[in-house]
Parts: sequence; structure tokens; C-alpha cells
Amino acid sequence: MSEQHNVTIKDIAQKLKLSVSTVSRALRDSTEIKPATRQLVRELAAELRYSPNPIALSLKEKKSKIIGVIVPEIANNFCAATIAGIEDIAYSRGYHVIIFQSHEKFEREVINTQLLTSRRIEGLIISLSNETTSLTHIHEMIGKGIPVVMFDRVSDEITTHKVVVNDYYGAYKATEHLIQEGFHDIVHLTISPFLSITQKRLNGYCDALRKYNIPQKKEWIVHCNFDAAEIERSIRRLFSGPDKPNAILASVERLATICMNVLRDMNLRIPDDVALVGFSDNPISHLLSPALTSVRQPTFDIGQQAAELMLNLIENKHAVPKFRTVQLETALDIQASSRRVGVLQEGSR
Amino acid sequence: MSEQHNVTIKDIAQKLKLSVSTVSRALRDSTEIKPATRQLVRELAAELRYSPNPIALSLKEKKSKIIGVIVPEIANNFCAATIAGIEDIAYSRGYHVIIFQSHEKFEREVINTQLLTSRRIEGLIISLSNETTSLTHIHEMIGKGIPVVMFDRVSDEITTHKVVVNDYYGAYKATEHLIQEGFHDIVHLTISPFLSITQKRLNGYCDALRKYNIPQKKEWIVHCNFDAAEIERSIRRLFSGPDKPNAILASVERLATICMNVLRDMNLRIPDDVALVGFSDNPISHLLSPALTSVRQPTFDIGQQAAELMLNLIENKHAVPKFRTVQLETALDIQASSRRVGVLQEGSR
DNA sequence: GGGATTCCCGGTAACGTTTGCGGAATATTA
DNA sequence: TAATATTCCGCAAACGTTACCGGGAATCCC
Repeated sequence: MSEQHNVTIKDIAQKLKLSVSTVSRALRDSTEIKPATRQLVRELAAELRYSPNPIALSLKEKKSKIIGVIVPEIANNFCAATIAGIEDIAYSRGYHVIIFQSHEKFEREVINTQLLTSRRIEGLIISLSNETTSLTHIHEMIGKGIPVVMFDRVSDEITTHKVVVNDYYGAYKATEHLIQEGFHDIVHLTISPFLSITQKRLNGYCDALRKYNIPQKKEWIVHCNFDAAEIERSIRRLFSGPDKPNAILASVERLATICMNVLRDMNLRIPDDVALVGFSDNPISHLLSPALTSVRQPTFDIGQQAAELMLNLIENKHAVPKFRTVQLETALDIQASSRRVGVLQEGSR
Repeated sequence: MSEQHNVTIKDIAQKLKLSVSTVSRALRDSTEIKPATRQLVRELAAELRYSPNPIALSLKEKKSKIIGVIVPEIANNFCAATIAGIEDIAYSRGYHVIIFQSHEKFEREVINTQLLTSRRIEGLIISLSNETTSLTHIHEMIGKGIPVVMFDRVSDEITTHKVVVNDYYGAYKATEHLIQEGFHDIVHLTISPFLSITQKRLNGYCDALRKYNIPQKKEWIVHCNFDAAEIERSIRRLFSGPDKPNAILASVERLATICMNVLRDMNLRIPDDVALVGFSDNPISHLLSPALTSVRQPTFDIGQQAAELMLNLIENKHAVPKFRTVQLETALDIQASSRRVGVLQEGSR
């Protein structure tokens, strides 16, 4: 509790009867300082456990060494894993990460971007909220010279580095798998139509249906928000009419688990009554009852890639960047939740 | 990409032909400045979208408005949810959060504390790594006047604010439940014996056994790290001898899920062959196969409480604090994984 | 041995803010 | 009207650091 003040370059200068500039130089561009004094300074610095004040440095260099991250929810497997990837790269390159949540609210997302700019972050990595349909706040950041990298929930209206998975093909394969298992009446449960991720997964779904000559129904493409009660109502409505679906392709992890819950409440068996496929990278999804078939996304990689791209942008700030979209592959992890009933379920792990 | 420099107080001063100090004062302690000029300054500031440079402020006030958080893994339900709680409070009080992961490594934890001190954080919220047995790095921080709040994985060797759940009673109730369901041969799978959380849960387990006159076996108290292969070996060993357990109380969430995996590989049915109870706050744990009985922890609350305590510490820095340990209650969520076999399993949700 | 280099180092400004002090202009009082 | 009080604002220092500029002393060359 000694409340001691952090040792500064000035302290070292005084003790050694040198000027601050000499000490500063001794600690960096060595050539200008005599080896003897350099040595002296370095030793005392080590002894006093001197560490340069990053705040003063930030002020001088106009660099905060902080990158901002905005995600819908931290307490969400996908986001948490991606953040871990971002953290991993940022950490190893001397950057720190400040995380904000939009809680799927547009307004909150905007406020967060403002807070982050006022914090003088050097870059923003963002996955859009489900409510977002206007992107002026993102354009503003780019306008201020703050580089932006988007991942997962990206938008075509912004030209910048992006990291996504092969959403189209993931959805296509998942749908095809359902069809091949004999499930032809497939509902697509998805999120905001504004997001390109939604578009692409939807296209994959539609194309797979088309390939197998299965008519596509408008009512079976359901755009959800993340309100559990509302999702429940949507699902119940789907099963209330005369022609009921026999499979659900859920576009994001939380949608799939909420779905499982609702189906259970409705006493619908999976996959006997309804097959279910989700997008996920949750390691415990195969421990579910039944084990959940899912389009696996390399979450940690996504984060790493996003961070890499961001650091390139930051560190070559004055080169005109050639923006690119990194697309990672998914893998269809087939489990019990989408297997044709009656088929032997051994090896369900 | 206009790379425009952020508008400063100096810009405002020039345009208004005032001095910087006047502008500064107009923006704060208004009384000294004539209402007319005050108005002028404020209007221009608003028009130019001036926002004070937090870095310069930090340097001046010697306050970074940043609190550091160290957790074992972000991509872990418990940690992520706690962080969400911390973030929630910090956000609303104008603080930002920098998160580091120890990855359960002592060395990494130490480096992280050093990085955070050099970043001039105003406080540290930490849940210890499983490897940590020495606490000099924490004592050093406290010695430097940086307040520390511990949560979940706390230690008795540090006197500071702590946030925990009623670990003893949680483990006690879980064990008692197993016993009452007819499972008397209970293994306790837990983590580092150094952590007080481990001690308390162990005590709860032991006391419950004692109350029901069930002899306690040393070999059935297993301290694990988080290496899946090693955990698997430990579990297999337990079932290799002549007297096999028929229940497992897993002390943390990841231990429970790894356990489920291993048991499945070993073709042991839950709960028919082995009952399983975990500690968790994962919303999908009741969707598992079988639904997992668990000691529910109020993760979000834990984070909020920790952040509250931290902010009190920071903002009343010169008052001698009366350290306290906030203990939150757990709730035993009984599911299929620990129900006596043969009992009707309706209402398993 | 005197001038030109080279070698070391110190002074100072700057990054953007806040704040104590002092001073000019105005208002108040005797 | 002169003296005093009050109002309003500018100057400068400070936070910790780096970098430009410049200068004294030692060394070099012929």
C-alpha cells in the first residue's frame, strides 16, 4: 500500500546527474551515447525496474497501441473464441485489446464506436449487431483514418479487410445433407437480412433446394432477432399450419440451442419429428441430446486472421491498402440430430 | 481516409482567439468564465465534435480509467459470463477493461500482471490460474498501490476484496443429493489444492460424506489440471480397480464436460453406471445428453460485484479499505445425469 | 599547433490537458 | 474621484517522453 510513484526517466537522470535526454537516448538509439554511460543508465534502470510510461509515449507518438473490438455478446461461444484468437495475435505483437458489446443493439454499437474513437484506438475489429442496417458510424471511423476489419457479420457496403467463413458452401452442404437424409421440408432460421452472412447462407440453402428440385417456400425462411420468446412464437407458428416442416437449418449457434429448447417443450423429437442442423464451434455440441449436427467454423482462426489483417493495416498505415476478404473453410460435423431415423446410431461421437 | 487530426482545445482557442486555459475552463469550472464566452466555446466545441484526449488526461491526472482483468481462458463459459458482468459495470462508470488470459499458466499470469502494471491500469480483477501457488506477483501489485479484487479462484494468502460463491455449501448439497439418490461411491474431480475454492468444495464434499457415515477415500479425490488426455487417464484409472465409483462430482464446468466425453468413450452410461454432477452456469447444460445436474453459479453477478468492489477501491483510494468477501449463493439444478435409475424422467427440463 | 571533425551530451520544444498565479479591465464603495 | 473589490482571462508549469538543435571538449589531420 506504499503508493509509490512509478520511477521515471527523470529519476534516473537525477541519480546519475545526467539530463533526461541522455537517459532517454541511452535507453534507445545507443550510438550517440558513450558505452560507459549507456551501461550505467541501463543498469540503474534495471535496478529501479524502470518501465516507460505508455501513456506519455502514446501522447508523444500519437499511438495508443490499443485496438478496439465490438462484438454482439462476449458470453457467447463464437464471440469468446474469436476474441481469444484476436487477443492471441495482439498480445504477441505488443497491442492490447479493449472489448465492447453491442448486445445486438444498433444504438449501443454506435455509442461504442464513439467511445472507442474518443479513446484513440488505433483500429477497430467488429462483428455487426443484428439490428444494424445503417453503417454511417463505421464510415465515420474510416473517415477519421481509423482502420476497420470486419468479421463474421460483415457488410458489403463497407470496403475493408474482412474475415468470414465460406457461408454459402457451409449452408449448401448442410442443406444437401438434410435432403440426402430424406428431409425435404426444411426451414431456414436465420438473422437479419441486412447482413451479408445471412444472404450467403440463404443462397446456399436455396441453391441446394433448387438442385434437388425442392420448391422453396417463403414462409420457411424466418428472420429472427435474439428474443427467445419471439423465436419460440415463430417456431410454434411453423408447426401450426397444415404442412409442417421436418427439418430446421439454424443459421447461428444460439438460434439452434433455443430451437432445441422450444422443440423439446413442444414434445417434438429430434430427429424423429424434426431434424436440426446449426452453425457452431462449441466443443460440447456433440454432447447435446441429441448430438447436434453443425457447420463448424474455425473461430480461433477467424480471430487470429482478423487481428493479423488489422495489424498490417495499422503498421503500414500510409501505404494504400489492397483490401481483401479472407474466407475460411467450414466442415460439416454430422451428428445424431440430422440422421435419418431408423439408421443405426453407433459411432455417434 | 482523410487522416484528419483530432480536434484539440488548442484549435478551439485559435479560432476563437482565446487562450487554451480559457477554453479548458469554459469546458469545466464554468464560474470563472463569462457566460457569453462559455457559450461560444461550448458551441464551437460541439460543432467541431471536440472530445478531450483521454491520453493527455491520463498523463495529467495519472489516471488511466482502465482496469485490467486476468482470467484463465476467455473462451470458457464461466469466464466469458463473468467478464460480461465486469464490462457491464465498468462501462456504465466510464472505465474500460483490458482482458488478459493466463491460459492456466503461472508464468503467463506473472507476465500479464507486469504488462498490466506497465500499462498503468488502475486496478486488477483476477481469477488465478490452476498452476499458481506463489503470489508474489499479486503482492507486488498491491505493494505498488494498485488495488486488486479476486473472484472465483481466490486465495486466503491475499487480503483484499473477493467475490466467490458459497462453494462449501454448493459442494455439500451436490454430494448430499448424490447420496440421497443412492450414489454412495462418489469421486471428487477437482483442481489445484492451492486454491481456496478447491479447499472449500472439498470440505463440502467431505462433510456430506461424513454426515451420512460414508467413508472417504483418498484415491477418490483427484486434483486435475486441464489437459484432456491426463484427465482421461485419471478417470480410466478410477474405473480400473476392483471397487469402482458410481458417481462423480466435478468441481468445474470443463472438468464435467471432459468427463462426459471420457465416460462415453468408455461406454459407461450416465447415470446408469455413473452419476455426474458439475459446477456450471452454462445455459445449454440441460440440453446435454443426459442433461447435466449442476451447481449453478451466478456468473454475471459475480462479475458485477467484482467490478463494483473494484470501483469503490479505486475511487476511495485514500480511505483505508475494509476488505470483504462477497459470497453469492448457488442453486442445485437437478437434471437427469444424477437421478436414480428407474425413476421416471419426466419433466427433465 | 591550429583548424576541422568527431564524440558526447544538455537545453528545449512538443504531444493535449489542467491549474495556480497574476494582471488588466471593469464595477463598487467611501 | 480615488481607492478598493470583483470579474474575466492569459501565462506558464506540469504530467513523461522523444527528437531537433546546438555546443563544449577531445581527437584528428597536415
